[in-house]
Parts: sequence; C-alpha cells; structure tokens
Amino acid sequence: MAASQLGGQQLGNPKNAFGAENRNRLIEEYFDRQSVSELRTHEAWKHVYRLLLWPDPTTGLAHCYESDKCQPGKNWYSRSLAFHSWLSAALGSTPLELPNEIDWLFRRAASDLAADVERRTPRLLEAAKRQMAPYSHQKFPIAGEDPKVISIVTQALEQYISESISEESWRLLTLNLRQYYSLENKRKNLVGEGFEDVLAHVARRTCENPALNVDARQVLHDLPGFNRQRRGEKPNKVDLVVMGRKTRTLVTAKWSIRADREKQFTTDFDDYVAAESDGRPFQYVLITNEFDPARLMRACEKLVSNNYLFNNVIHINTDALVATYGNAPEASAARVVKHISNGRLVSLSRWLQSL
DNA sequence: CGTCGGGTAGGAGTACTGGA
DNA sequence: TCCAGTACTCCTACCCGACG
Repeated sequence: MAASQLGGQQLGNPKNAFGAENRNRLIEEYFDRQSVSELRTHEAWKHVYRLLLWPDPTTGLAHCYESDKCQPGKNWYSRSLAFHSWLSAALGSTPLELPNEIDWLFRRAASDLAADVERRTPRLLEAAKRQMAPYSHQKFPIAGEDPKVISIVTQALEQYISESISEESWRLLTLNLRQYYSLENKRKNLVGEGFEDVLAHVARRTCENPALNVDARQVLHDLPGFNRQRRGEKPNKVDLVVMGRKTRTLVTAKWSIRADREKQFTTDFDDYVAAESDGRPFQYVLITNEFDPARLMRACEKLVSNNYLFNNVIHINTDALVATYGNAPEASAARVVKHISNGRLVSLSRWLQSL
C-alpha cells in the first residue's frame, strides 16, 4: 500500500550493501583517502589486506586458514599467531590494534546493511502481520523466538537476574545475536567477487603503467582476440582481464582454494584457448591468498600439455607465507618456499611491477 | 517486485594416510 | 593397530542478473 513512497530513497543508501555497486563505491572512497606514497606499486598488497582481510572471531587473529583448524592447540594456531605477528609489524601496527587496521570493506558494508535493515523493517513487519492474519485463531511459533538462547543466557546469568525478563526483551536479544552471527556469512561476497573488484582497483591505482586496462568479470567472447564462440555455449566470464601493450592476461582470482574448485582451473583454461582468435599466446595467471602449502604447491606445479598451466602464481604477499610457515617448514611448505625463491610463486606487488 | 538458476566463498563431515 | 593431520567433497549462505 505504501509502495509509492519507496521511490524516493535517499542517496548513499544502496540497495545491496554487499553488492557490486556499493562495493565499488566503498573501494573508491577508500582509495581517495590514500596518500600518494601509499599508492606505490610495492604497497599494493597492503590495500588488499586492509580492505579484505578479517580477524577470525573465534581466535581474534587475522584469518589465514580455516577457523576450525586454527583453534588453540591445533596445528594452525601457531601459524596464525606467526601470521598475525608478521602482519601487525608489516602494517606498522600492534597485535592488539591490528583488527582495527583491516576488514575495512566489511565494516563499512555492514554499517550500510544495518541502515538498510532499519529502513526496511517497518514494511516487513506490516507484511508479516498480513501473512499471519489467516492464522490468528491459532497459537503459532513467533519468528525470532529461540528457547535455546534463552536457556543459555539464563543459566549463565541466573544469579544476577533479579527480575523476570519480558518476552519482547528476549526476542530482541535473540534477534541481535542472530544478526551478529549471520553477519559473518555475508563476508563471502566480499572475498568472492569483492576480491576481483579490489584487485582491479589496486591494479588501476598502484600500477605505474598508464596504458593498462583492468576489468573484472568481463564476458570472454567480448574481449579482443577471444571471439571464437561455439554456438549454444553459455557465455563465460573472466575473473580479471589485464590488457596492455605488452600483456594480454587472463586472471583467475581466488581468495582461497578447495580441491573441488581446482578442477575449474583447467576447464576455464580450455575455454580460453578455444576462444582465442588472434593466433598469439596469452598469459593465464592465478591470484590467490591461499595459505595451505599443498594447495599452493599444486597450483604452481599443475601442468597442461607439458607446460605449466599458470604462467605465474601470484600470492598477495609471499613474505607472509614465509613468516607463517616459520623457520622449520615441513615438506610441502618447504616446497612452496622453494617456489617463492625460484620465482614461480610471486607477490602481487612484484607481478604488478612486471606489467 | 519476486523468483530462480548460477556464481562466489568458508564451514565442516568423512575418508585417507603415514608414522609411532 | 591407532590416531592425528591432511585431503576430498559436499553443504550453506549470500549476491546478481534474467525474466515474468
């Protein structure tokens, strides 16, 4: 009924807080605040970490591996500590202050989301009322009620609670808790397509080559030199395209890697080769923030027709890897360190400098 | 405006493996 | 044989764009 009033949204109140439009708006804002010295190529990695890296809520440490394997006492806890220590020093911060230095994009998008939720809530409550109306003669579970939460809180605070707590207060507490924990899930959009957006901006802002064109999620067959489209084939998007006078590079950007997703590397590459129409070689590279040595090793060593699948494997910062693995790395980690020293695995900044 | 299929990621259950 | 660490695989949650 009140739908006509929705047209006049205020500016800066984006429809999707974690969506592409708002992400890019926020990234622009972030870079506009940076000083010239921060925009040198060798600082490129810092922006990726400041914008995207987050503190693991269960350990308080900068996230470099799956949360369940980073718990105190487990193998990756010491590595997480090493990474956290290295990063806080590298960003000129302290281990305690580091969480405030990183995760910029998420914190900003989350506050945009909160504003959006507030704006939408009254209308949704109205709609919910209408939806529930036909059942008003029956008792139904109330959305947001969670007896488990109530019992946990009650048990923990029993001795401090002197008066009974209203149902409305419980509902609000439960709702707030649920929102807090579900917020973490939204981050996946930032380290997914958001990673591509951040890389594109970082390349544009910090790369000294002015003739470089960098774009995220372009349709493969629209790219110059990749026009051979098979009929009936669904269009393929390339994570990141870097076109310049001396480079024609297709990038697969993955914040992290899983075995099932590794298979995509080859099928994507096959599509790119089939689409190539200029009759000259192109570059295919992987940009990642994966820390698992076995996964990195496989990416570096993967072959196709007796050549490396990737011309380069690029990590946000290989110094971070070395620091995380420590002084006595185990076999696969040692192999990754070797790939770093022989130039097979390079840092983002170094790769940008080579373009 | 709502729905649906497709894309991204991290989480997490289970299978495997290699050393004591 | 046992068990801890590793690897594989599927699951879940989200956003987007096409479409009606």
